Amino acid sequence: MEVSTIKNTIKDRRKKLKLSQADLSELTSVTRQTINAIENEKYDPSLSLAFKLARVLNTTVDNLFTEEGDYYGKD
Amino acid sequence: MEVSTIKNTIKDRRKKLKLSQADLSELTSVTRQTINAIENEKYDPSLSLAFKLARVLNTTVDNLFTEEGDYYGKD
DNA sequence: TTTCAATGTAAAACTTATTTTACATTTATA
DNA sequence: TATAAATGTAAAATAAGTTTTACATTGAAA
Repeated sequence: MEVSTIKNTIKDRRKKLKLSQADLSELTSVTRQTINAIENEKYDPSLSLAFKLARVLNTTVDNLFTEEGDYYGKD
Repeated sequence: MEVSTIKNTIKDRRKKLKLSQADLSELTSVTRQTINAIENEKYDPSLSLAFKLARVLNTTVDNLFTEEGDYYGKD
Protein backbone atom coordinates (compact mmCIF):
# COMPACT_ATOMS: atom_id res chain seq x y z
CA MET A 1 0.00 0.00 0.00
CA GLU A 2 1.66 3.17 -1.21
CA VAL A 3 1.81 6.33 0.86
CA SER A 4 1.72 9.90 -0.38
CA THR A 5 4.87 11.96 0.01
CA ILE A 6 2.94 15.15 0.64
CA LYS A 7 1.13 15.93 3.87
CA ASN A 8 -2.05 17.96 4.14
CA THR A 9 -4.40 19.51 6.67
CA ILE A 10 -7.60 18.83 4.79
CA LYS A 11 -9.33 16.92 7.58
CA ASP A 12 -8.72 19.67 10.14
CA ARG A 13 -9.88 22.43 7.86
CA ARG A 14 -12.87 20.43 6.67
CA LYS A 15 -14.01 19.84 10.23
CA LYS A 16 -13.62 23.49 11.14
CA LEU A 17 -16.07 24.22 8.37
CA LYS A 18 -18.40 21.44 9.62
CA LEU A 19 -18.25 19.63 6.34
CA SER A 20 -18.45 15.87 5.86
CA GLN A 21 -16.20 14.06 3.40
CA ALA A 22 -19.29 13.72 1.21
CA ASP A 23 -19.88 17.48 1.37
CA LEU A 24 -16.32 18.21 0.39
CA SER A 25 -16.45 15.69 -2.42
CA GLU A 26 -19.49 17.41 -3.88
CA LEU A 27 -17.91 20.84 -3.56
CA THR A 28 -14.86 19.64 -5.47
CA SER A 29 -16.65 17.32 -7.92
CA VAL A 30 -14.85 14.15 -6.94
CA THR A 31 -16.03 11.05 -5.13
CA ARG A 32 -16.09 10.66 -1.38
CA GLN A 33 -13.54 7.87 -1.73
CA THR A 34 -11.13 10.26 -3.36
CA ILE A 35 -11.47 12.72 -0.47
CA ASN A 36 -11.04 9.91 2.01
CA ALA A 37 -7.94 8.56 0.28
CA ILE A 38 -6.34 11.98 0.12
CA GLU A 39 -7.12 12.84 3.74
CA ASN A 40 -5.59 9.54 4.76
CA GLU A 41 -2.69 10.13 2.40
CA LYS A 42 -3.09 7.08 0.24
CA TYR A 43 -2.11 9.20 -2.71
CA ASP A 44 -1.67 12.84 -3.68
CA PRO A 45 -4.45 14.76 -5.40
CA SER A 46 -3.92 16.04 -8.92
CA LEU A 47 -2.81 19.67 -9.11
CA SER A 48 -6.27 20.60 -10.32
CA LEU A 49 -7.94 18.94 -7.36
CA ALA A 50 -5.40 20.50 -5.00
CA PHE A 51 -6.49 23.94 -6.24
CA LYS A 52 -10.17 23.10 -5.86
CA LEU A 53 -9.60 21.84 -2.33
CA ALA A 54 -7.63 24.93 -1.39
CA ARG A 55 -10.33 27.20 -2.79
CA VAL A 56 -13.16 25.42 -1.01
CA LEU A 57 -11.22 25.31 2.25
CA ASN A 58 -10.43 29.02 2.03
CA THR A 59 -6.71 28.65 1.73
CA THR A 60 -3.86 28.20 -0.73
CA VAL A 61 -2.25 25.11 -2.15
CA ASP A 62 1.03 26.01 -0.46
CA ASN A 63 -0.75 26.30 2.85
CA LEU A 64 -2.90 23.21 2.55
CA PHE A 65 -0.09 20.90 1.47
CA THR A 66 3.44 20.57 2.75
CA GLU A 67 6.12 18.65 0.99
CA GLU A 68 8.34 17.52 3.80
CA GLY A 69 10.90 14.80 4.36
CA ASP A 70 12.00 12.83 1.33
CA TYR A 71 14.72 15.32 0.52
CA TYR A 72 17.17 12.48 0.28
CA GLY A 73 14.90 9.99 -1.43
CA LYS A 74 15.33 7.85 -4.53
CA ASP A 75 18.63 9.06 -6.05
CA MET B 1 -4.68 16.36 -28.12
CA GLU B 2 -5.75 17.31 -24.62
CA VAL B 3 -4.94 20.65 -23.06
CA SER B 4 -4.23 21.37 -19.43
CA THR B 5 -6.75 23.45 -17.53
CA ILE B 6 -4.07 25.15 -15.46
CA LYS B 7 -1.73 27.81 -16.78
CA ASN B 8 1.83 28.32 -15.65
CA THR B 9 4.77 30.66 -16.04
CA ILE B 10 7.46 28.02 -16.01
CA LYS B 11 9.02 28.96 -19.33
CA ASP B 12 9.40 32.63 -18.35
CA ARG B 13 10.87 31.86 -14.96
CA ARG B 14 13.15 29.17 -16.35
CA LYS B 15 14.54 31.58 -18.92
CA LYS B 16 15.12 34.28 -16.34
CA LEU B 17 17.32 31.76 -14.56
CA LYS B 18 19.07 30.89 -17.84
CA LEU B 19 18.11 27.26 -17.57
CA SER B 20 17.36 24.92 -20.46
CA GLN B 21 14.47 22.48 -20.33
CA ALA B 22 17.10 19.78 -19.84
CA ASP B 23 18.57 21.69 -16.88
CA LEU B 24 15.18 22.04 -15.28
CA SER B 25 14.37 18.40 -15.88
CA GLU B 26 17.52 17.37 -14.03
CA LEU B 27 16.84 19.74 -11.17
CA THR B 28 13.39 18.23 -10.73
CA SER B 29 14.28 14.62 -11.55
CA VAL B 30 11.92 14.23 -14.49
CA THR B 31 12.56 13.90 -18.20
CA ARG B 32 13.01 16.80 -20.57
CA GLN B 33 9.84 15.68 -22.35
CA THR B 34 7.87 16.09 -19.18
CA ILE B 35 9.12 19.65 -18.73
CA ASN B 36 8.35 20.39 -22.36
CA ALA B 37 4.85 18.98 -22.14
CA ILE B 38 4.08 20.96 -19.01
CA GLU B 39 5.49 24.22 -20.36
CA ASN B 40 3.37 23.76 -23.45
CA GLU B 41 0.42 22.76 -21.29
CA LYS B 42 -0.17 19.34 -22.71
CA TYR B 43 -1.03 18.19 -19.22
CA ASP B 44 -0.71 19.33 -15.64
CA PRO B 45 2.20 18.21 -13.48
CA SER B 46 1.53 16.04 -10.47
CA LEU B 47 1.27 17.95 -7.19
CA SER B 48 4.66 16.61 -6.21
CA LEU B 49 6.29 17.88 -9.39
CA ALA B 50 4.49 21.20 -9.03
CA PHE B 51 6.17 21.66 -5.65
CA LYS B 52 9.57 20.71 -7.02
CA LEU B 53 9.19 23.15 -9.90
CA ALA B 54 8.12 25.94 -7.58
CA ARG B 55 11.06 25.30 -5.29
CA VAL B 56 13.61 25.23 -8.09
CA LEU B 57 12.13 28.32 -9.69
CA ASN B 58 12.20 30.20 -6.40
CA THR B 59 8.48 30.63 -6.06
CA THR B 60 5.33 29.01 -4.73
CA VAL B 61 2.87 26.63 -6.33
CA ASP B 62 0.13 29.24 -6.08
CA ASN B 63 2.33 31.74 -7.86
CA LEU B 64 3.66 29.44 -10.54
CA PHE B 65 0.28 28.02 -11.50
CA THR B 66 -3.04 29.74 -12.00
CA GLU B 67 -6.30 27.93 -12.32
CA GLU B 68 -8.34 30.21 -14.53
CA GLY B 69 -11.31 29.89 -16.86
CA ASP B 70 -13.20 26.61 -16.85
CA TYR B 71 -15.44 27.70 -14.03
CA TYR B 72 -18.42 26.58 -16.03
CA GLY B 73 -16.88 23.45 -17.47
CA LYS B 74 -18.08 19.84 -17.56
CA ASP B 75 -21.24 19.83 -15.40
C1' DT C 1 26.32 28.30 -43.96
C1' DT C 2 27.43 24.47 -41.29
C1' DT C 3 27.11 22.62 -36.83
C1' DC C 4 25.57 21.97 -32.26
C1' DA C 5 22.35 23.00 -28.61
C1' DA C 6 17.75 23.50 -27.56
C1' DT C 7 13.12 22.64 -28.41
C1' DG C 8 8.91 20.20 -30.27
C1' DT C 9 6.62 16.04 -30.91
C1' DA C 10 4.94 11.13 -31.00
C1' DA C 11 3.90 6.20 -29.84
C1' DA C 12 4.15 2.52 -26.50
C1' DA C 13 4.72 1.12 -21.96
C1' DC C 14 4.22 2.04 -17.33
C1' DT C 15 2.75 4.37 -12.92
C1' DT C 16 -0.40 6.99 -10.35
C1' DA C 17 -4.98 9.24 -9.66
C1' DT C 18 -9.93 8.70 -9.87
C1' DT C 19 -14.40 6.33 -10.44
C1' DT C 20 -17.64 2.78 -9.59
C1' DT C 21 -19.63 -0.51 -6.75
C1' DA C 22 -19.94 -2.51 -2.64
C1' DC C 23 -19.58 -3.55 2.12
C1' DA C 24 -17.74 -3.06 7.03
C1' DT C 25 -16.82 -0.17 11.03
C1' DT C 26 -17.24 3.87 13.82
C1' DT C 27 -19.74 7.85 15.61
C1' DA C 28 -23.71 10.59 16.62
C1' DT C 29 -28.32 10.93 17.96
C1' DA C 30 -33.42 9.62 18.38
C1' DT D 1 -29.74 0.72 22.39
C1' DA D 2 -31.35 1.03 17.85
C1' DT D 3 -30.89 3.63 13.80
C1' DA D 4 -28.82 6.69 10.62
C1' DA D 5 -24.85 9.28 9.21
C1' DA D 6 -20.13 9.35 8.56
C1' DT D 7 -15.97 7.14 7.76
C1' DG D 8 -12.70 3.37 6.26
C1' DT D 9 -11.53 0.19 2.88
C1' DA D 10 -11.06 -2.76 -1.33
C1' DA D 11 -11.07 -4.61 -6.16
C1' DA D 12 -11.64 -3.66 -10.97
C1' DA D 13 -11.88 -0.37 -14.52
C1' DT D 14 -10.70 3.99 -16.58
C1' DA D 15 -8.17 8.40 -16.89
C1' DA D 16 -4.14 11.13 -16.40
C1' DG D 17 0.92 11.80 -15.72
C1' DT D 18 5.65 10.10 -16.73
C1' DT D 19 9.32 7.47 -19.01
C1' DT D 20 11.67 5.64 -22.86
C1' DT D 21 13.14 5.85 -27.40
C1' DA D 22 13.45 8.21 -31.34
C1' DC D 23 13.37 11.70 -34.75
C1' DA D 24 12.33 16.42 -36.74
C1' DT D 25 12.59 21.48 -36.40
C1' DT D 26 14.34 25.81 -34.60
C1' DG D 27 17.89 28.84 -32.85
C1' DA D 28 22.47 30.28 -31.88
C1' DA D 29 27.15 30.51 -32.67
C1' DA D 30 31.51 29.21 -35.10
